[in-house]
Amino acid sequence: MDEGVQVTPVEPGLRYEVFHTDCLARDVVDHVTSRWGVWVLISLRTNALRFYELRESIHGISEKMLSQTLRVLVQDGLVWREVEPTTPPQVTYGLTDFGREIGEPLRELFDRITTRLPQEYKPVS
Amino acid sequence: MDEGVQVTPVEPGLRYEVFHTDCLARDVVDHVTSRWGVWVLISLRTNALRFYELRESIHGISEKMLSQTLRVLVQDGLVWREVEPTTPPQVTYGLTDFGREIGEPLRELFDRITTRLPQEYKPVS
DNA sequence: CAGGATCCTATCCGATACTG
DNA sequence: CAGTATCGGATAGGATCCTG
Repeated sequence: MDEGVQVTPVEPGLRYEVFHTDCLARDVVDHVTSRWGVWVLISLRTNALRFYELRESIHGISEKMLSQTLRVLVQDGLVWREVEPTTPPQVTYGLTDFGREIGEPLRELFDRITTRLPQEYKPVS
Repeated sequence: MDEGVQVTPVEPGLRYEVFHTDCLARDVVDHVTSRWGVWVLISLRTNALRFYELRESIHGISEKMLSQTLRVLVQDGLVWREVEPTTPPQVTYGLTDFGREIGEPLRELFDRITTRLPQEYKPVS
């Protein structure tokens, strides 16, 4: 069981040790599930958004973290970035195929949590 | 569109502003997608595990973070905890219904990422 | 508008030591 | 075995200022 839990076989002989620290997939998972990555991906699920639209959609995010998060997601191939070199410049972000593929279960996760929780607020501390 | 993005209506008149900082659901999402929360939930998806089994399943986790993560997940109602008051004591952790409900899309997310990525390792900087 | 650069603080988290 | 307590370094992340 030790094996079954931490190893996902990809091909016979090839093993994907996602629970290992030096695994690429683990990095991507970490990025996707990062504090702000989740919300960026969910925000972009329906349509592409401008930078400031994202900032306003995601309550509490700072410009620094937004651009930082976006940069990582673009690097991972989850989000595309398009620059319109006008003045003022317009930059639009949207989900790639990979991003949409990832966003779906994320959205599902998100939905299951919200429908499950009552709308009461309690101090979590 | 501004509205549509950040508000998920639950009932007519009732709104669930998950993108807001003071939202309970947001806290749960944060816990689920926390650095170690993901791996704990995925590890427990098939069967319950003892503390040390979890520690050995999840490569790189410290005892401190494991117990801390577990405590939060138990509080959120995603994980149950059972103590067998023997010597030495045995503590077992498993997924509640809610936890299993959440673990599914998490598992899906995880699968889609691993199957998408080639088994090459690259330095992520 | 879309960010980069800087500074500074809160927290995360690992290491170590100790307990029932 | 299954933790808690404490310490200290690393990192995340907010605030502010600046630029094309």
